[in-house]
Amino acid sequence: MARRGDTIELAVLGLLHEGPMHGYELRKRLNLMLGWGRLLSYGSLYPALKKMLRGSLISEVGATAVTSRRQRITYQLTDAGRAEFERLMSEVGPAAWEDDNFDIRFRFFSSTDMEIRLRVLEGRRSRLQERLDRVQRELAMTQKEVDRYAAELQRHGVESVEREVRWLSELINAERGTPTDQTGSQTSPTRPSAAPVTND
Amino acid sequence: MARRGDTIELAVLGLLHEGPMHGYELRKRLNLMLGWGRLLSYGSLYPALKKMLRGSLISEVGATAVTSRRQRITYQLTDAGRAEFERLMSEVGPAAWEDDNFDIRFRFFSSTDMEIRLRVLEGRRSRLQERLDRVQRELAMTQKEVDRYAAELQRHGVESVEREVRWLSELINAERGTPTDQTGSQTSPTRPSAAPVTND
DNA sequence: GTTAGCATGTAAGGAGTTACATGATTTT
DNA sequence: AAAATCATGTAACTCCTTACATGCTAAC
Repeated sequence: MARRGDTIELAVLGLLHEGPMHGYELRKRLNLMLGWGRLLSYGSLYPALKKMLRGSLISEVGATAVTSRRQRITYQLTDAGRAEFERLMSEVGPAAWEDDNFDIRFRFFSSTDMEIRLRVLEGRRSRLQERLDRVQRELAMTQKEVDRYAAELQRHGVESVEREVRWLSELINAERGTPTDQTGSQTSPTRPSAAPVTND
Repeated sequence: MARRGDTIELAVLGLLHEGPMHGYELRKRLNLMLGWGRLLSYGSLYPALKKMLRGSLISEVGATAVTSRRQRITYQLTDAGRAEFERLMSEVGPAAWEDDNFDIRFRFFSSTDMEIRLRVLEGRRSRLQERLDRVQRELAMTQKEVDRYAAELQRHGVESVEREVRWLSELINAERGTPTDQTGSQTSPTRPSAAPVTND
């Protein structure tokens, strides 16, 4: 289910797409970006960079501006790397909306068309909805004596996913230019959150 | 230490603590339980069960009641397994409140004392608060031209974590028997949160 | 009688972590 | 001068996934 590999690769491609950077800096940005959990270790970043170098997706920047005296290797995208980034960002399918990958795609949404963005957003939303349905269905069968904490965990989990579905709906509406709210999820009449996020 | 392996082990121990079960059933329950992401594969469950068998934490149940004609292996906890489960559940420390492990501990909270529960709940809360602070701090430094989608992702992430902090605060208050009351959730700028929580 | 779901496993391999190593530069 | 943090890497290992392989039983 869902290649989780290449998570780092896409993220690196995306960050370098915004400008050259060296490994250490890359790691910091990566951790801030997908750091809502564990930190990325050097043990995975540097080998990944080497692999991308070998694959000619990135190249070392010749020390043009000597802004720092520190021995560090600055990387930049090659044409092949830029092409690969664009290819990956145009992908529409499970790979784009599975848990790990979705956040990264989203982070670089500015680099895609609205059409792609909508497909990915909607894909993710139905994925979450399916998940909700599955749990509800299975819950109906398994039901009997439910542990108090188990029930609370379940409740909180469902609530979180429902929240994300609402968030996605707001983003979808924003992309479409429709005034927020629709899609059968209310709870709050006015929500300042979901941002304008109108297209470029 | 900070092993994040044994995630399956604790979950299996916990489920078998509630009653004997066979592998297939175990997998279904596990997926419902921590299935808010990817599904556990047979390729990890069965080897894990074998390992636990070798370690004498579990044993095969002799076919006493022939309720089903199906060839299936029902497992149950041994005394050592029960002891190990209790030991793990009594652990207070990072291992107990890291992302993956927390949910599982929580799911089996009924098997522990209130004292332990409070320590774990508070530990998790300060962990999340730290995370929030770190992001806020780093955000203050990195700030400049922020991509629209990057900003929205950031915002949503912060909001989700803040939500979980509030949830934890409510649970802590409930444990203490106090009527619900916020401890310091909301958009506090910098708050190391209570929770002394000493440990390795 | 054939499909769908139950039930158990193994082998190969990917992705990332931990722990180990090293050294430069900036701050206190 | 010491401590902190910047900066880059490697080797061993763990956990888990994918894909493969097998066979039973219930339902249609």
